[in-house]
Amino acid sequence: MADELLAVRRAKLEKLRSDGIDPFPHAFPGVEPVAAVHTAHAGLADGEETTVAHRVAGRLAARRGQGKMAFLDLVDRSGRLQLQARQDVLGPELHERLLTQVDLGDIIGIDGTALRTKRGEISLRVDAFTVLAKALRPPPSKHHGLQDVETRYRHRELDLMANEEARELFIARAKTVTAVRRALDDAGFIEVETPVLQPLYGGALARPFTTHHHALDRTLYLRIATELYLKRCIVGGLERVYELGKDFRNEGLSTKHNPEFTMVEFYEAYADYGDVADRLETLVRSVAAQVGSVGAVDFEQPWRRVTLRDAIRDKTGIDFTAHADRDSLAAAIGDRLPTDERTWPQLVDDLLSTFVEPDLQQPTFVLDYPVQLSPFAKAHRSQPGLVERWEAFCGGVEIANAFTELNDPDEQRERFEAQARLAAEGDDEAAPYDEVFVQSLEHGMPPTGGVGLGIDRLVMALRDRSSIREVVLFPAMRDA
RNA sequence: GCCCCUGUAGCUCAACUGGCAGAGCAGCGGACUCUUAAUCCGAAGGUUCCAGGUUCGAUUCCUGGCGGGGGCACCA
Repeated sequence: MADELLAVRRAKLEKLRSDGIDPFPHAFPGVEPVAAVHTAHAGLADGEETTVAHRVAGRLAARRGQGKMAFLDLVDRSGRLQLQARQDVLGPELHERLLTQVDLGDIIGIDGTALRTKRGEISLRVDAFTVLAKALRPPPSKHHGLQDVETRYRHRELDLMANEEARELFIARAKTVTAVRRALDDAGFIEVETPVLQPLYGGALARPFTTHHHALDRTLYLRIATELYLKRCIVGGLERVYELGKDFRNEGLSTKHNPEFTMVEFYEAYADYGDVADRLETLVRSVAAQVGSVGAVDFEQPWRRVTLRDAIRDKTGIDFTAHADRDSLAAAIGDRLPTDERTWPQLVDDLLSTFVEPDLQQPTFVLDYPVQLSPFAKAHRSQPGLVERWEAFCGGVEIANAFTELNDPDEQRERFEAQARLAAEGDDEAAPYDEVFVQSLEHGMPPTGGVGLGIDRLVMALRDRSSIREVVLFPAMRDA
């Protein structure tokens, strides 16, 4: 069956060749987007014809009529345009070729003349056509689109081809990236590029991907964050830097996690975590305004700010600062959560993710976290045991994380040593000791606020998608 | 790692309690000079994900495997 469909298309390919036509020519210069044809002739009356010539190109998406006049739909990146093929214009041979040798899914170029049909649709009368690429496989269903989720993820080109909303989503994603860059550029940040292949990974708590450099004969890690290199740029005096790119974490897949994902981190000298909260709020509001937001999340309203302590206390009645040791906190939690073999900071995190996070639908900053899970954040100026850190949530998902950055090299050393103890106990997400980074702090890093914003999750919020796989062009999959 | 759901024609989907595996679109042959999910006529198109099992008989029930979706666990 499939073989028959392919054989029919191959036979047409050979027929084109035997007629002296190259089914894969090298270029087709002078093409206009089809949207330009629509706008140029918006004022035409029904049935009115012009002598205005246009050259367009795209994929043949539909065909109606097989007789001496047929209508075809051409789709390009700007939209859809109806073509009117007339035997009295093309002549019998070319008309026949357009209707029989050219298949749905083929890429074709059209030289035509604008008109509005009697039924009122802006169209292009076909004066000449050029096969630009013969499609040897059939396109997805023209009016059901492509529904199969697995095929949409494994063969995104078919999703893009068949589903308008898929194209819209990835265009919106591109606009999001552009808007983020513009907002940071306009605020005086410079974009830098730091190593993806790192001798030592750091800046987050996660398992890395490991690889090997043959010439240097050494292990390298794909970065889990850009944080430490960006802080070294701050030490060097660049003062406002950002990097937007992929991070890699060797952990489980979920609707919120892809092993490679896009993050923008920005660092601002002489700012603290309150300043960068304002900056993120302004930045995301600006991005949402430029890209548009279709979901229930309202980025316009001032974002709510609540301390982690109050957020958990409001939902559970538990004040974790009043239960400063593991057993006391576990007793307060009782049977609401499993507490065996959970450490104190893990229990705090469990309370957040179970009782608080799902309700954080509108944009919210949750402030002031326990020090144990934040080895790069500066101690809180007034709350012992806490650090100046916030996470931003919307749609029940964390989208950003920020600190007043730790710039005391001696304390940073102690934090690394604490992480090393965790690693010795078997924690494979503990941060490795990075002496080069500590020494850079010993040269003096100004007080600095830093933010990491997940681009994938921001796009999920802007386009109301519940799975990260919907907003990543080619998500990680098992072998088929 | 665990739990639930799921896999049928190129695409979108049917098939009741186990009883000959079907439709629309696409494709193929034919008609058609204003269609737009074009219409009409005709003929085709299947390893029902894979391997076993139960049964006279399995798309259907059972076991295992593979893929996918969701959830739990894990998670800057």
